[in-house]
Amino acid sequence: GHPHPVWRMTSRVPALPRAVVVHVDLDAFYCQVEVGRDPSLQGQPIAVVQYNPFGDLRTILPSEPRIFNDSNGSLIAVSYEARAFGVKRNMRGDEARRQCPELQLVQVPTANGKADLTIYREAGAQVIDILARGGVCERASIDEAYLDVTEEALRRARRDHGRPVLPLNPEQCRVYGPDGVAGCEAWFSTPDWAWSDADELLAHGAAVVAELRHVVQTELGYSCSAGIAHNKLLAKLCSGLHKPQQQTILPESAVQRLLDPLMIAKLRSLGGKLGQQVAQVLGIETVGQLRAVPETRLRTLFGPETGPWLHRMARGQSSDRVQQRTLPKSLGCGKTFRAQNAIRTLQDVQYWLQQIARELAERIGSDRERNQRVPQTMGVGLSSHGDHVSRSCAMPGLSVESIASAGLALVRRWVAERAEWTVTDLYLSACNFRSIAACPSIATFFQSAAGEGGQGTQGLAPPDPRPDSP
DNA sequence: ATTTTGACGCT
DNA sequence: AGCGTCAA
Repeated sequence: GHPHPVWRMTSRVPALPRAVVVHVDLDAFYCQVEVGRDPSLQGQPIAVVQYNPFGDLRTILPSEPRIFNDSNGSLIAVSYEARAFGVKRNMRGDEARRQCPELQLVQVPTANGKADLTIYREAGAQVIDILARGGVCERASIDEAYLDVTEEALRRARRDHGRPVLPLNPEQCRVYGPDGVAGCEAWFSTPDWAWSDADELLAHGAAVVAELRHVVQTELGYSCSAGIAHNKLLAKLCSGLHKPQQQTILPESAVQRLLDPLMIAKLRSLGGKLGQQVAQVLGIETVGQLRAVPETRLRTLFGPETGPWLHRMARGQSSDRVQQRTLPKSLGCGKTFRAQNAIRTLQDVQYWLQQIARELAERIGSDRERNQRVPQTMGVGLSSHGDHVSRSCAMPGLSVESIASAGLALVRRWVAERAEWTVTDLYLSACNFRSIAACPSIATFFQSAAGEGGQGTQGLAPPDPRPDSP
């Protein structure tokens, strides 16, 4: 665990040095993955569609031609070239083609009668492996991660007793400065005496991020955007300020100016019902207006946890730590059966559970080899008449058959409780992982424990080779 | 015909 | 354990 400095327990608590927290977001990631697999798509307006023109039944391998320009499926990723034509995520193929006749539509691979996102997951894992070289790394989704690069930033601040140096690719680096957003050159030419400790740390962190993004670009060919700030809330907010292929620094002095005009729903976790409720109950729209509401009133209206939490959010404060976790906590796969295709018989449930279990078993198997872990719990989920239901059980084994039959048993349990049912979503998942890493010798254990001075001090050197396949 | 994932909080 | 919310 984390060594707790004794002074944390005393009454005199020095201010912790501000952290440098980064949110990295790949640009139109699925599109970039497809361009990497078919370089002839480079520079063209493209989109990735998730609808199989053959009714999702025929397998479409990653390696076979997957451009179906007559597809009317839903767009799940749109390249920046296509966005320039007004093509948007969630558009249908026909509407997108009206906006951009040259649009190239790439179909997601399919297997077992369903979409198979494996190529994107594996590409995302490659990116995470590079980002984790820079510090504490938390996988936030298939194409996003949080980093805590405080340690490396501190090391550089000590090393260059001098001052932050202009990052790599300064034209891809912005700063939210006193006059709004600007390029980073002026900010980095701040005179030595004028840097605050906090800004200096952000500047060194920004150099780390610029280097990491450069490595991702040269080793994998993917561009990404990033936000650099003092916590996850703000880093996430400013990673999206300038896309694609740009990183944005948010100094503390600019936090209020960024937040005040912002719509409440733009803050992470306030994009849904709670955010709506907050805006409606208070009769406000912006974060600045929220900041003006007394904490006592927020506490009265939204409770002893949520009230103070909103009060802090409105000030750009968040204590949510960056977790050290590069792997997902659960593996799941499922399929939607819309109106006409809804499942009405146990026979069909059994068939589709087998299909889905094939993919899940495959993914559990490769995860076990790569990450030396196995799930201890599985679950089945389904939707019926708009209601979502889930049941779970101990992992019965890792084979397709054991997963499928355990899933069927869980569904039978649910079916037995009702006279009529219709399944419109079917989902299998595995979670609660246990490590199966070979137990290291005592000598090896002490050796590696001694090397762990702290998190995020590895610099940008490649990590030790993975304990890969045997 | 907005799918297919994932994380997390509440109870 | 199961449900609901939020997000990309």
